[in-house]
Amino acid sequence: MSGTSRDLAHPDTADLALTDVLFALSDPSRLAIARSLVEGPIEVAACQPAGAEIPKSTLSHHLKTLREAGVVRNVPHGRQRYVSLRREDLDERFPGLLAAVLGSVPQEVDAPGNGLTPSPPLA
Amino acid sequence: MSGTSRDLAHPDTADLALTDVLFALSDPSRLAIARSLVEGPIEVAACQPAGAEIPKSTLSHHLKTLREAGVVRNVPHGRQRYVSLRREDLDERFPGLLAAVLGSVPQEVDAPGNGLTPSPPLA
DNA sequence: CTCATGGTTCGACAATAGTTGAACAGTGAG
DNA sequence: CTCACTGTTCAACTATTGTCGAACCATGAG
Repeated sequence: MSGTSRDLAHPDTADLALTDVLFALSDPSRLAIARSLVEGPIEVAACQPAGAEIPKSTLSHHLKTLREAGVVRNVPHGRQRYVSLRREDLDERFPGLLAAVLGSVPQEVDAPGNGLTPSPPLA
Repeated sequence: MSGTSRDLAHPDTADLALTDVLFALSDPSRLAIARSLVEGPIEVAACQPAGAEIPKSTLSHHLKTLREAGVVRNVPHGRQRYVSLRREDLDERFPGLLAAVLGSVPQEVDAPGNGLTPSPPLA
């Protein structure tokens, strides 16, 4: 409808809704994607969970949910696309939320030598 | 035995799952309930959103979701029940999460001239 | 150009979640 | 005890989400 723009729609920072963000992150697959983005932008294909490959359409759907909630940004990059965390926007709108969500240790996985999390919860 | 066997089940602090907590709080009604609990425990009937009364069963359902996610505690108190935030448990398991979620301004509720004033009213 | 690649969108289906009235249960008051 | 009150549970229905194959669309390579 609106030309051949490859640019997907992203909500403005001021329009981010807390419930949408929480919902987007409430799915294990999507939370895992968000966590994998902490280290920097990656291609869509790299968002695949290690070991278990999910169909392209399913992955794209999760990315859409994250994008429409304002959690990630999805920009064209040559033939591929780069997915990145909207960290600054989220920090501005919901201070501390991202740190709390991404900083906590993944559920039951107490893998030793996990250098991903900056702050150790649980005493 | 002591007669009072109407205690509802609450997940142990160590068993709290981040995705469950996020999901429980991703619903506007439930988020509102959580917010109203910041000031202290209240009865179930007091969890009703101001203005719009929802059926008892619906309210109870939301409280169940919050309780099973470990967000709130629901204890008998005479003929009624007290609902309270499991603030300490959540802070222990997911540091900063509650502050970030409850401290943020309720969904940009179309306030003209409202210029994002992130104020964490924690007491 | 033609072709292969990386991802989104579409459409159908399954699974989960929300809503609600009615039934049920514990408690305090009279 | 009996009744009114508070809130949970049950059952049925609706609505939203998740999943996934297939079609489609840009782009870069040859």
